[in-house]
Amino acid sequence: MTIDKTFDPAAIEARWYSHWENTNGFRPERPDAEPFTIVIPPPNVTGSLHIGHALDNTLQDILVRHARLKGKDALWVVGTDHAGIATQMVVERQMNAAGEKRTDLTREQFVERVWAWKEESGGTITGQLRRLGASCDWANERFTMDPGFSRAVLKVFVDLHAKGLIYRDKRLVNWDPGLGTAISDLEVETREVQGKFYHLRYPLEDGSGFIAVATTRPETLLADMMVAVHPTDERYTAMVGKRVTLPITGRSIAIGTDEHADPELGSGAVKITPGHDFNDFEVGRRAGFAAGEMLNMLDAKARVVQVADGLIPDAYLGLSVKDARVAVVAALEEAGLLDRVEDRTIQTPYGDRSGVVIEPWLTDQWYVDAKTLAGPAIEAVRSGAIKVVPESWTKTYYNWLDNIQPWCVSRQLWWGHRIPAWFDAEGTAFVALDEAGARAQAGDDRVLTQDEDVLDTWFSSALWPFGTLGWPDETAKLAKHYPNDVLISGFDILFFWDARMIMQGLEFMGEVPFRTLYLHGLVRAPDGAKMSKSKGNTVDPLGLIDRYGADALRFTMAAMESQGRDIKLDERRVEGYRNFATKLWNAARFAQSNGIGGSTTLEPPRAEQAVNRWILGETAKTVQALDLALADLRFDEAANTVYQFVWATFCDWYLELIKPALGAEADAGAAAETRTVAGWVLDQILVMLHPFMPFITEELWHALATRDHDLIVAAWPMADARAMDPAASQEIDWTIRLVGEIRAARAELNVPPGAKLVAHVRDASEVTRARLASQAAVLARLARIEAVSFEPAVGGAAQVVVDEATFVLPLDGVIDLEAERARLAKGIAVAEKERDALAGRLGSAAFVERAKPDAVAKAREDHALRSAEADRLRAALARLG
RNA sequence: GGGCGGUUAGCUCAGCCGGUAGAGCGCCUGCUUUACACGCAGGAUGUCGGCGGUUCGAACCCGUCACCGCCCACCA
Repeated sequence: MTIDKTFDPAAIEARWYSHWENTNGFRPERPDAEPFTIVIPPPNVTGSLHIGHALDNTLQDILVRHARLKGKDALWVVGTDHAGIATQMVVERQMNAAGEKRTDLTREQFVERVWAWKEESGGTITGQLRRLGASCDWANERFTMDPGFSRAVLKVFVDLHAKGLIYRDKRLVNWDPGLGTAISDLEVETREVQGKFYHLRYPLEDGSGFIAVATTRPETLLADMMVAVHPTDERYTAMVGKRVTLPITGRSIAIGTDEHADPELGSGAVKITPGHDFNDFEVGRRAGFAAGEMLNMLDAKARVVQVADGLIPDAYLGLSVKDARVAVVAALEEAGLLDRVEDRTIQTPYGDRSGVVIEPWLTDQWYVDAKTLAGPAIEAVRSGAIKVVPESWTKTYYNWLDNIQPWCVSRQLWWGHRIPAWFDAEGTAFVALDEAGARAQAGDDRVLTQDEDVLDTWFSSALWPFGTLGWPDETAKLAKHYPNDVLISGFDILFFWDARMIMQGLEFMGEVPFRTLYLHGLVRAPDGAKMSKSKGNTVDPLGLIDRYGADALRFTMAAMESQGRDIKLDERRVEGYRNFATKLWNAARFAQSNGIGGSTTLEPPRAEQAVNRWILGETAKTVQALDLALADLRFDEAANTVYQFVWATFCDWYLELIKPALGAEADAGAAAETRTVAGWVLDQILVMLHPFMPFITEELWHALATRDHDLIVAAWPMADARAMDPAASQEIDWTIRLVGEIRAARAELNVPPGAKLVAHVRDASEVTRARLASQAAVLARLARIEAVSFEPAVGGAAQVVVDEATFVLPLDGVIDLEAERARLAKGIAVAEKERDALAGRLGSAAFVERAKPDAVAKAREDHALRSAEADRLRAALARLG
């Protein structure tokens, strides 16, 4: 098949992807091979591919394809996450747009609606992953709410409950009034907002005056239950035990002591609202209030409701927090109880999904005893059972786990795993896999109703590394592929997901979920700003694929992924790697038009020609470097290594160096050898490049030869040190340097590009003479040296020095002698500067005595070389007169 | 208040175990050359954030300061 003149990525991508998928290319049968396993961070079913996915999945695909090429039983588990809140929001939003509300439906109807939506558009992101080239095991695609996975989720809940690691508790939670559900600490983001610091006066009941308190939330006084001062604060000693009459409600509350009150802050006295502030909750508990007694003045939508003692005036009922604040402040001011108001920036909690202010709210929820689960998770990283890359994240990991709080896992939503707990009329909970189990626990036929709540999405996704492999059944797949090898994720979900997988994996499998945790950064806009839809600075990966091809996008992601850094994505970079793909395409076209096809051997072919022996050695070096980089998860280094080899070594030099050998008048034996070697090297390039650029490489693999297998399952090249040939390397290295020197001289002296020159060589060793003979055709072609003479030259000439020899290129009449003098002077200056620097170092006794012997020897050697070079250049300059 | 990362060419970034500072893009000059102008050849460009220390030798190790970014944290 003749390779087209132009490379059109779109024309080949879809074709190869479906070919691979249809021929089981992603998961060939390799029952006896060493396993290699990665699980995808399951994208939300609601999602579409954004640039962060492109990065994350490109890195995973590189590792999986590399492992597959190395002959491993490579498994990339794929699936999607039901994403409770996000998905429910999407469907609700659609309903709202159609003039409907979720609450118009029964729970069952709504959930049915979500499933229908999932069937219809849940495939968007998986289709987009295919466009990226992700070689996932689609035949076993999972979903966090599919029956098997759900079974795992319920079992984990029930087992943790049986072990006392899940319990029900009434305490303050982060309540999202926008979504009407509790959320976990992690789902709260603190923002700084401009607010006010109100200084209030609470009248003492005995009429002896006031106590001043300061607050950013005056409206909560409607549910105040005490005023606290620090036990050692002498200003208030006399007041402790007195009571104050709260403004507005007239509630009588006590002045008590608590360590929480900071004498330095405000007046030193603080109002305590146990039902609406996390600190105050603790103070209230210490003061002897049971959770059930704490006054609650807000409903689920954060509107004021009557409290238990009924003391809130009707005028306040139904107000939003914001309106209540205005009303309370106005009432206080009118009563002369507002001392003063200061401007102040306040740390305010917002829901990360809803964007509304979070209220601490007193409810019954299910909690996971995260503290207990955290111990082994900390140990797993500390002991090295899990290697975190880059390592600097371990500190953040420890810090979070060391201070971990109980994890609230119940959500007041309809979409998700319904909590397997049944309550009787008294509120006693029976936790079991199903109602029958709960009933068995209850032991009689009393009425049981299942908990209305569902589980936090992250509770289920934490089970992904083993739940997707068949757990709780002890399947062969589970035994083979757990622990996974690597988990790749953005650092933004280190706590949400990675740490919880480690906790649950250790608890239920008794073994870490993965050996290596690789955390990558965020993809940012070219100016370093965070990409967001609201800023309108997002880059659509599919648009980039349309414009430059998936291969170019993937290569960009790999080349820019250096550990521990965010990526500033500039589209020009993608363009550059599209150019690289085109370069490869054209190299293959050149090969094809010169009778170079695919190779028939895995082993490097035997070669006599120096240029061929050299490129075989360079190939082996590249394989080594690439393997090393991939083993270290240095994606940038891996990408750059292949890039340099393909473009600079193979295209710029090797293909140019072999052109003479492929010509009509060339020796037939040498030509045949060169075709064989070139074909073999090109094959290795395609294999090495395949993890990064799967589409173009598969296309060229088949275009260059008839193959009995696809590239996706070809054999990774072996880094064979025997391929290294020092003599050949030196000869080609010499050739490259000589050509480079002559080209530079010609260009700087404005010698017409087509002009053919004779090289008069001085001081040439036997080796150089032999090389000049064997490389004559190359020099003629690449440096336009039509003949070599060992006679002295006459007239004006350009001169270049390579090793021991000086090459004099007569340019009588053409040359600008001044320009050549300047050029030589520059070369002399460079050589002498380095020579003198080395001489200085060698002249220091301290260096010679204390530096490593290797370093001293190297300095001596370099000094001799530089010194000789400077002398030769000076001699050349002298000859010019 | 803690913790982490960053500061290297005009831009974006590499630089491993301390031994003569690199790449891509951009810029300048030239070029129908057995593939490729999405290309070829050549070229210019650095107080490695500041200061101090360790060392024969520091972009790299240590200390410190400055600025930028991120994460965590209950100061009402």
